[in-house]
Amino acid sequence: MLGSRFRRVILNRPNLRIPFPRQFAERLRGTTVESVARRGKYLTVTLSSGDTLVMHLGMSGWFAVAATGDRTREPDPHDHVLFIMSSGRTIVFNDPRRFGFMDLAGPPSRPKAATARSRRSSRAVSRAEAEPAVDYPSLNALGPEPLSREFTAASLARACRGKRTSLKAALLDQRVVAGLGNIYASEALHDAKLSPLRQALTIATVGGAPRKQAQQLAASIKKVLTNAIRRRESPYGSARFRVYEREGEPCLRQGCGGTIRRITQGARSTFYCPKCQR
DNA sequence: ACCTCGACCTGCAAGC
DNA sequence: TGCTTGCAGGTCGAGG
Repeated sequence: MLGSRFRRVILNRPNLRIPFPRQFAERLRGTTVESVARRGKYLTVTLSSGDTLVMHLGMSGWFAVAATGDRTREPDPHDHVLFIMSSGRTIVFNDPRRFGFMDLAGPPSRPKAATARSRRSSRAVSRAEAEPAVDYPSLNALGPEPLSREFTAASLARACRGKRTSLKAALLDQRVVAGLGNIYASEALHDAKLSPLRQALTIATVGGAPRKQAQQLAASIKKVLTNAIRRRESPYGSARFRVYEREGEPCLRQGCGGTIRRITQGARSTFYCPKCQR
């Protein structure tokens, strides 16, 4: 998509999880893609018009890329959106459970003046791509990227300060850390030997340095995500996890001998080992 | 302001 | 065999 134009946009239905914005196809058509990025679980595509296409895969959404007119790919009833690009390729958004969405954000009303703070942090990530300016509430609320230098034991501890919810619920809160979902929240807590039932504030900073639990948890989040990306893990493939979906099976931690339990927290299932996770 | 919970959606598995 | 029911996931808004 990068550098090419939307020649045609086909919507096979009026909505995904939410309705498409007004004039969605019309606003995309003819614009050139200037950048493609990810923030948390959101995908952002900045356009020459100043608009930003904001997309989310939900849980079952994915993209297929094919040469335009290629008949090799069988049309599927869950092909909801087609982007026909000037590059000669068609990008198909397929989402059986329709939990994904697409939306458009206009350009920021006022161009963001670089504050002292943002100048400092942008230097800290100078090797990363500059984040495209977009004003979109769900994006504005996101916490730090877990694999960035902004996400540290200190930032995690700060985000947990005063939080009376469970540690598991805190990890799913995208304001604490962006992009962690239900599976890897369980996995990270197991790796860090921390109980999902513990109150989030118990790992927070009180006065000085972050507690060792925050240090461990931040490291485990980075480790678990880095491994998942490297191994291209997905719950739809053959991936097996250390605790997720392993209720009743033995804990895989060396010498632990505990049994994985499944509990419900905030209407979502959590898997953990009651023996080694404290 | 914080927190919990249900709605959204559909494929699949379990139970009758 | 064929039906119903429940569950999974991420986000958001209603209500406590």
